[in-house]
Order: sequence, then C-alpha cells, then structure tokens
Amino acid sequence: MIRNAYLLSVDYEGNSKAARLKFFDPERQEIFFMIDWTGHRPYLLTDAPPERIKEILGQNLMSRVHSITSVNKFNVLEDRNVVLTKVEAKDPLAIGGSPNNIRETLKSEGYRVWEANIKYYNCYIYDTGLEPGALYLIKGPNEVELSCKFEAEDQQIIELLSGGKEELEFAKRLIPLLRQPAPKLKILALDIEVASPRGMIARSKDAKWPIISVSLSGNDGLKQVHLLKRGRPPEKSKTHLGASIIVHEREEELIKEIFNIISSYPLILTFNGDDFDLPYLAERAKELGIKSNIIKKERDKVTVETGIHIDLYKLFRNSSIRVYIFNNAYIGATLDEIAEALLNERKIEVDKSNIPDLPPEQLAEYSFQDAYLTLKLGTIDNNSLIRLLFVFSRISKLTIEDVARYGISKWISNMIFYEYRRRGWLIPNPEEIQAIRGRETFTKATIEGKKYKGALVLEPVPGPHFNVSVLDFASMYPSIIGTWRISFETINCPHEDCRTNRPVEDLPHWVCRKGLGIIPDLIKTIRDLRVRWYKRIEKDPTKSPTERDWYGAVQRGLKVLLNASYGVFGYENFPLYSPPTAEMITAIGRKAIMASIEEAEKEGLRVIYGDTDSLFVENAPKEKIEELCKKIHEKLGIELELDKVYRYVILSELKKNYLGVLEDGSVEIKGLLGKKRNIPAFVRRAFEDVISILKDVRDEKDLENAKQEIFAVIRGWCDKLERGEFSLQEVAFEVMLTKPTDGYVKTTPQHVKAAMMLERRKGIRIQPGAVISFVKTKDKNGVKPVEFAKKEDLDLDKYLEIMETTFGQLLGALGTSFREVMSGVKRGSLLDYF
DNA sequence: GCGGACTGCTTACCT
DNA sequence: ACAGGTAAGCAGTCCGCG
Repeated sequence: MIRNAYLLSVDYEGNSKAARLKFFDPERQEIFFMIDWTGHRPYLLTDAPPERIKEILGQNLMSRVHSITSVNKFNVLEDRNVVLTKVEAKDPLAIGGSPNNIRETLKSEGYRVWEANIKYYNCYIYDTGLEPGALYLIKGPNEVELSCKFEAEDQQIIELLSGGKEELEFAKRLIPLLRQPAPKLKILALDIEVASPRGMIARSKDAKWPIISVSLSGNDGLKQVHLLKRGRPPEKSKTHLGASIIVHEREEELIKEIFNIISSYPLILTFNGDDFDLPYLAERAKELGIKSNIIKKERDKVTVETGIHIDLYKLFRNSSIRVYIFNNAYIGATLDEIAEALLNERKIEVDKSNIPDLPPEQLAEYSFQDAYLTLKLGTIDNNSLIRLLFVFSRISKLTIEDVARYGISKWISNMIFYEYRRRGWLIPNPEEIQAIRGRETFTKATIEGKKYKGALVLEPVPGPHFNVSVLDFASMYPSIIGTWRISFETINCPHEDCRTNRPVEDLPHWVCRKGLGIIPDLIKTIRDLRVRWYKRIEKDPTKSPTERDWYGAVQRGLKVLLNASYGVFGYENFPLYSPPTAEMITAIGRKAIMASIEEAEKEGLRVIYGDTDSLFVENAPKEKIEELCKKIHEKLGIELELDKVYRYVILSELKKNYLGVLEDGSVEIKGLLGKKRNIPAFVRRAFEDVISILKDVRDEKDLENAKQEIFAVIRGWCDKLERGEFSLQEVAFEVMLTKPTDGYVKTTPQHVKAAMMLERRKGIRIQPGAVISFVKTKDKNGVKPVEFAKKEDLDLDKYLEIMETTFGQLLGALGTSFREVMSGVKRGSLLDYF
C-alpha cells in the first residue's frame, strides 16, 4: 500500500532491538509504525585502537558489542582528518546507559570517546538522514521517500542567497521541507482529578487514590466527563459547556474506556501530563490489573503509544515560545494564568483543597473546564502552535515530542549535530572546544558576575523629539556570525597565518580566514531565507490565507532560532559552549554601532539614542539616511536599514525607557513603569489614559496643549485614589513567585510575605510560577494578599508614591515633575505628604 | 532606638 | 536553563547620633 504520512517521532523499540518510526497518515487520521530496516545500531567513537577493544571491555561487555571498525572523521578543532574506532553495540544501554557500560569503561582506561551522549533515536535520525516532521511517501515495508523535493521553481529562492556550495546545499534541503504545511490532526485534550484526602497532594509515583474524574475535549467536538460513582448520581447529564457526564461504577471500567478513546486520537494534549495525568493513569491501571501499554513512561517524558503526547505546561514554559511567539503575554506557568492572558478565560473557582468532596455536577464542571482550556490553548489561533512545532521539528531535526519539551539550546545543538554527521565531521566534546580554542574572556561585563561584555546602550537625550528615524541592523548578531564567520569552529583556529585576522583590535582572539566551519553558513542561510523570502511571502497577497499562515509560522520559527544563535555560545550547558565566540560577537556588534554613530555624525545627523543594534536619528532627510545605510553596508558588510519613523518620541532620562508615536498614531511604549505588569491595574489605567492624549499630538504646539490635559488627567486619577474610587483588585500588585516560599532565604520580598500568609491561612502550598496579588497596607507587615484585605487597610501614601514614579518618568521628559503637577491642588489629609 | 546611606536580592523589562 | 544591560522597590546592614 502506497501512502503519504508524516514522520512524527522515532524511538527505540526494545523487543526488536531497533529504532522505530512513528508515522501519521493524515487521510486515515491514523498512527502506524515502521521498524528500522537498515540494520542501524547504536555506537560511539574512540581513540582506543580496534585491536585493544576486546581486552579493555572484557568478556561481559564484549557480549553486548556488535562490531568494531575503523572510520574516518574530520576534526574541526584541529582542522585535520582522523581515524577513529567505531564500537557498535547491540543495544543503546550498552553505550552509556547501564551501570557497566562501554563509554565509562573506555574512559577509565584513559581513552577518549566521542558522540556517546547522544540519544539513540537522534543518532539514528542523523545517520539515516530522516527528516522529522516532514511528509513521506511510504512505498513499501522497506521504502520511504520524502514527498517534497527541490523543484525548479525553488531556484528563484536559491538565487536570493549568495553563499558557497555548502550553504546552497543546506538551503536546497531546507526549502522543500518548509514548503509543506503542517497536517490537520485530530486532537484530544485530557485532564484527570484524583480523590486525594484534604491537604494531600497526589503524586504519580504512588498512585494511592482512585481517579474520580477524567475530562476529554476534542477538536472534533468530543466533550465528555467520565466520573467514578461515589455517593449520589449527578443531577445533570451535561455540563454548561455541553460535555456529557458519564458515570462509571468501577474505576477499571472508567480507565479502560479512557484508554479506548485516547487510542483513537493521534495527538493528545495535557497540561502537566508528563508529571501527573498520564503517569497517574498508567500507575492506576497497573494497580487495578489492567493490561495495557498505551502509556509509556520514559526518562523525561511520557508518551502515548497510539499517538503523540504534548504537555502544554512544558511547551508554554519554554521561554522562546513565551517571548517570541506570545510576546510575553503571560508570565506565570499555570493553566489559569496562561488561559486568562491568552484566552481571557479562567478555571472554575473551587476550594482547591477539597476537590474530591465537590458535588458530582460541580466536579464535572471544574474538571471539564481544564480539558476545555487545554484544548483551546493547544489549538489557539487556528492551530498556530502545532504549525510551529512542525517548523521547529523540521529545522532542528528533533521529533515533534522533543521539540515540545526541550529548550532552544537543544534545538540548535541538534540541528548542528545533524549537519556534522551528514558531512562526516566529528562532534567535539565540550572540554576539547575549551581546551583547544580557549575558554578565557578578556572583556569585563558591566553587570557583576557576568562572563563578558555585552551590548552598548547609548545615553538618551531626554525630552520630546519630533520626526525620529529608527535605523537598525536586521538580525545583527546572526549577520555578524555569517559575515565575519564567527563560531566555535573559526575562533582561535589552528592556522598560524590566521592569527593576524583580528576583527576587534582589543581582543586577542583571531578568526579563521580559510573558510573552516559550517555554523556561519547555516546561520547565514537561515537569516537570508527569512528576510529575503519567508517574510515576503507571508505578506504576499496572491497567496491563500492558509499559505500565509504557514509561512508566517516558518518566518517566526526561523526568527526564534536566529535570536538564540549567538546566546547559546555563552551558555555553559550548550554542548558547543565557547565564551571567546560569544565575546567576539558582541564586541563586533559594539564596533558596528560605534562606527555607525561616527558615520552618522559625519553626515551631520543627530543621534539621540541607541540600544544594541539601533540608532534613533532626529530630523534626518531620507536621502541622508539611505546614504548612511549604504556606506555602512559597504564598510561593514552587514545591513543597516530604516526600521520605522516616529512622528515623535519622548525619551526619558533613563535608558530602555521611552515612548514613541508612529505616523498612524499607534503608540509604542518601552520599559516605562506604566507598562510593567506588576503595577496595580489602577495605575496602569491612569497611565493608559495619559497615553491616549499623546496619540493625537503632531507638533510642539499640540504637545503644549496635551501637557495641560495630561496634568489634569493625572490630578483626576490621584483624586480618585484619594476618594477611594477603586476596587481592591484594581490596586493589587501582581508579582510572580519564582520559587517555593521556603526557597527565599536571603530576604523576604513583599510578594513572598503575601504568599506565605495565603499558605498559612488556607493550608495550601503555592507553586512556583503562581502570580501573587497583594496590596500595600499600613500595618507592620506592609502587605496583605488581596483576598484578605479591606479598603481601610490600604496605605494610600504608598500608592501615591507609585503614581509619582510612574508618571515621573514621563513628566521628567516633558520638563516638569509630579510634585509640580500636584502643587496647587486642593489636598485632603491623605495628600499632606507632599 | 532610629534614620539615612549603602548593598544585595528579586522581578520585570530591552536588544 | 540562549546572552548581557537597565531600572525599581524593598530587605537588611552599618554607622552616626548624646
């Protein structure tokens, strides 16, 4: 049977002792497997001679060895070919997983080993050249072929690139992969509730208590709550969201039914299902004697045999996803906070310590809401997350399941490892990179405790500025990596004649000029493809909305990769960690921005601010800007471009703090206190009120008038505060708890005090990631959780102080101050503090 | 014993 | 668990002050 199917995942199958490919057939909405047919085996590389292996490993380990051969590899750190011994094993655990293993035995004998820490299924993907996430044509039991190939029309994309052979070859593989949209999948969200006694937290390790409810919400319209019969039957047959309430006499029956339904969906979504829902289900099933292997617990994930499982808790916690995909719209990592921020919906409020004692209808409502929210989050924005996972999987070569669980450094290192294996390059060990290419840095960071100097931030010229052009280096660090060819491969290379190639005079590091390395090619290709092609076709009106959605995901996905491509080199746990590389990249960045300022000033342009890769230029004629960009490109080889023109900008005296109004009246606020989400909603609303006045300002005269209006509005809000015209909720500060309350040993910040009061009074533990709402009070403690406070507890002076600092940033830039604005106002007793 | 100057911790932001 | 740079508010400490 010939069919099309997406490769979703690869794992190791213990019975057949081989890799197993998990495919998804979109037409039948069905998962199927193929066991490796190539005879591939796990292995490591070592410098121990082949003839000595037997003796070193001993009889016991040798029985687990499949073969010993010699292989040629290219060692990039020393720029030479090497011959190494490849030890193939009969099972992956023999390499490095079991107590007595080949890796450690070789090391203890003083030999070096390489590529022994890579998970077997990833190793398999590298060697077979499989493309996770891609669509395949399944031609027979031993024959699969990529459905999407490089086509004649793709040549036009290649023309946009200017690289060498390697770069084009990489692009030719990537382009077809990024053309194929993500499949439509039947999706099921699942959530369970457990009869844990009051105050006890159910854990999946010892699934002591019965499962009392399982809620299911599918994108095909399935809505069910399965309840275990306890006491009286529910009075309703449906929840208010329309989920059928189904009661089971026995827990076995319930679990069996759930397994049945799960198995008909290729994608299962949970919120924290890796740590709780799925392992708990599996453990209960085992305890009740249900024979099923549908849920498989692995080291750092729980998978579903009949599909794939994505734990949205892990996915939403991924900071690349949070920052670049959701623009920091949520901070906490709880279902309630994310749902509130992204969907404007909340969990149903119940007494958390008492869920098992809820009446059955209420339990059903509460439980179903969680499954409902999980499905909604997982399919948000017309399945944009699923699309992104496919994009990331195809670029990083990680399985969909791993992409959804690991962070950006893993995505990047896996992509690089794949390319290394493909070319027969030896993947170096971290300690060798540092020993051979250096680990020392020579610049001093501004922030104490950091390893090297970062970006440059210019001192702003405070005050209002009209007609401000913002120039920036598009993807500055990736451009530097590509143009100067900076990576762990090229920094401090072994060639004597490259030592004079020092892009930054005050750093002793040199850079290879012989074209060594592939990372600069990969980054440059991704960068050029994004800015020259995918960003354009995302906006192409001749494309269908579906296609534009897809290319939007591609474009954003590439951006996420690029944004982290410099940072990983400065990250200790990145397998290709190289402090000199990171230090060189930021140093070139500083040099580029300095050169641009110099050039701009030479042209008679006035630079009023700049941060890292941007320049704010006041009143610059268009021709002069074009001239400047051209000159900089010629001089430095990276592209400086006009990003936007502000009708006017108000710079505060602080760095990273300003307000800009674009020609269309839209306001961009950066860093100002009024924008921070931890300040009370009351203050934020007052701030927004003021901002709305600034929208319509076109010239200095307007600004003068607006100022008077602003003063009046600020006074108005202070009056409101004084008269108590607000709800408690509106004056609550909202600050995230980043660790458990007992983890704060050095100081006890206010939000922690409030959290501790909540814990004491309610007898619960507050989890990291929860956002604490508290108000400032006059009592000794100074704070109270909003739910325990009364209006008369409030310390209004504190609230006036925050109004002062919030508006002070703006007022200072407008040549006045909060005090001045408030003077002449008739004050009640509360304002006597002025 | 108390307040001001200071440092360090914590959180949230910018690029 | 990608990096460094900037800002704010508070907790805690030290020191001077009869």
